[in-house]
Amino acid sequence: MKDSKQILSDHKVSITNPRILVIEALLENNNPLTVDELQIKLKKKVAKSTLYRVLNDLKKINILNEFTNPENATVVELLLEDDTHHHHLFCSDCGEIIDIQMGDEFEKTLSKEIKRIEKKFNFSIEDHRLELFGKCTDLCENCS
Amino acid sequence: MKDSKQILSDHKVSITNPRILVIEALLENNNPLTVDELQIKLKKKVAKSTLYRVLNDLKKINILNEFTNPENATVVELLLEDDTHHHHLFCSDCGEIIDIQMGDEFEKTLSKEIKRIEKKFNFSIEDHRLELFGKCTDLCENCS
DNA sequence: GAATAAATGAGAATTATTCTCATTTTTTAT
DNA sequence: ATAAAAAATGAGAATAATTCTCATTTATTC
Repeated sequence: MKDSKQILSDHKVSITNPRILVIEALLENNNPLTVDELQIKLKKKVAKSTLYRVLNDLKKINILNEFTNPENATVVELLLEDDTHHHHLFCSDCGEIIDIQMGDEFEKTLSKEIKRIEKKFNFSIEDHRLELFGKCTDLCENCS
Repeated sequence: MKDSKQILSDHKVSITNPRILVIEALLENNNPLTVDELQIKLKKKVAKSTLYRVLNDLKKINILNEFTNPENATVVELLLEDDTHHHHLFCSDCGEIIDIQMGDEFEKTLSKEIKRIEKKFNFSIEDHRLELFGKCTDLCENCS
């Protein structure tokens, strides 16, 4: 597992316990977590106000990706240099969020379309996000 | 423009002034609105609690699409039967949100990928969402 | 290791959303 | 068209998520 202290020092920010704990909690999970889930994992170890502040700190140094799940709850995941471009799959039964990678053909077709959209709307497009919604048909840990 | 009363009666819900006003405000704009923007448009005409309640009512009859902008503010748009499948383009300068349609080739390639993902993760995927982020290079009404 | 700068914890403040309930509006049945 | 019943509304209270404040603690610098 990556070293949380190294990550912080690489980004030239102070190495503090709350920051280490938050990063480690996020590294432990391979998939994104809601702020709630993160809060529970860190229960009693990091104050609520500190958790939010640390999340904002990580956003500032661009190693945190923040988005919302279909219920509009905030979800976060670490995004480190060597992480590859990916998208998200949401289960409406258990709430699980899974990182997915789309094939090259898809990303290539998307790039073409993005160029067309840029011209059409006179936009400069910098980023994109694809979300897939469904139900996991396995009996996952959370599904009853 | 579509008739808000007709829309309500088609969905077998009471025809009330607040509902008419909310639907008309959404119909007036071709693009999605944040709840804030909607509140301002309806200022003094619909109580805040009623606005939220009406939005939930419209969600229940499946004619309202709700999502969040990059700042995690709630955004809504009417989704009527004859509206076509589309995605969203966000401007980080002025906050504008634009409905976009992707070409057939893109949606076809995406369908193929979705089938692959369904098998790989044993999921049944019911819906998807694509969001593009960038800056409008035109001088739009909102951009300075 | 001392001085300085930065971060933390606890709770108050703020914001977005939902809830409560007395009143008003809409629908239903005549 | 009207009365009774059902549903929706408005105002503000309640709740939940997030940010802010500030005295104390922890990290960094020299």
